[in-house]
Amino acid sequence: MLSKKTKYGLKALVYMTRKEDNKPVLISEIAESENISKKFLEIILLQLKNSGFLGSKKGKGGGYYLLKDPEQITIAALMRILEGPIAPLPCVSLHFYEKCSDCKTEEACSLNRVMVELRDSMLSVLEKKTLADLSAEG
Amino acid sequence: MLSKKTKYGLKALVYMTRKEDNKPVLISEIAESENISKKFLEIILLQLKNSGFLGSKKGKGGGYYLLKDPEQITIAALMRILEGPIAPLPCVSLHFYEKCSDCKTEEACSLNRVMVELRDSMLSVLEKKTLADLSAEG
DNA sequence: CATTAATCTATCGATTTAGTAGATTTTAAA
DNA sequence: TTTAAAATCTACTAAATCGATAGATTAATG
Repeated sequence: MLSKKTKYGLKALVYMTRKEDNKPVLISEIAESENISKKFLEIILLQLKNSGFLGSKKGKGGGYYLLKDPEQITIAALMRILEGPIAPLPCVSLHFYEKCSDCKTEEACSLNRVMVELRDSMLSVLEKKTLADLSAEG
Repeated sequence: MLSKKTKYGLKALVYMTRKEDNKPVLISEIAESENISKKFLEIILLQLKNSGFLGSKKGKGGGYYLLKDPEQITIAALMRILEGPIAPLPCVSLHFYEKCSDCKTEEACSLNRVMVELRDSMLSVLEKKTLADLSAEG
């Protein structure tokens, strides 16, 4: 299950993408429209800014705006920022690899092969779909 | 990411499956062999028993044993017991469906369609693979 | 009856999650 | 140059979850 943080982050980005021009959007406007706690959304958008997806402007007329083309932003990339690893186990993660302490070797691990398969099937969707796909009318 | 509970549970079941006969296996034997905290494993196996996957026998010669054919036990079924929902959002879950409070309708939810696709791609692996697949030598 | 091994009860510390409160800084506009 | 708007920063908090531990109880075997 995705955390609310990820869910809210994705929804906020879709909201911003659907705005015709690329002018700064108010946190409070997104929060109200998408039923998200404003303070929680602050944290989320700040994180997306620090990861290079969003820019911001303070003061009157300020807000957050997309820095990249929505078609260039995959759901996978966003999930790695907001949710962390996509892989079901650390030992099959491409971006957050860690050895499992309870396994002698990865070849000997009974779960490894199936989890690689699961990871790849998830990535086949998440690396293909972009913010532009989410924002397209259904 | 799967919890350690799920990981340990799956590994324990693989261990039991690989035992030639279907005699009761000691918790402590599994715990030692798989590097799992014995007390934590107790909780996990008890849960698998209460869900109908395992039987148990107390006293000398006791332990846990499989109640079903490993080929009949899908990873998906085990994950639903140990981990909970497989779906990335409650509103796309087949077994644990819940309406999202922040969405007016599911059709209007920008995430719904992609998350259905993600769920189905995960299930295509998890419903196909069984305990027998995990237990087969690699 | 003694031993073995599952089962039950009761915690526990650490971390994560989701959210709140309030002060500060930056910027645009009056 | 002041004022108001809006992001940013600091600092909490309550609740849930995770992983693990300690010890008592019950059931089965020999």
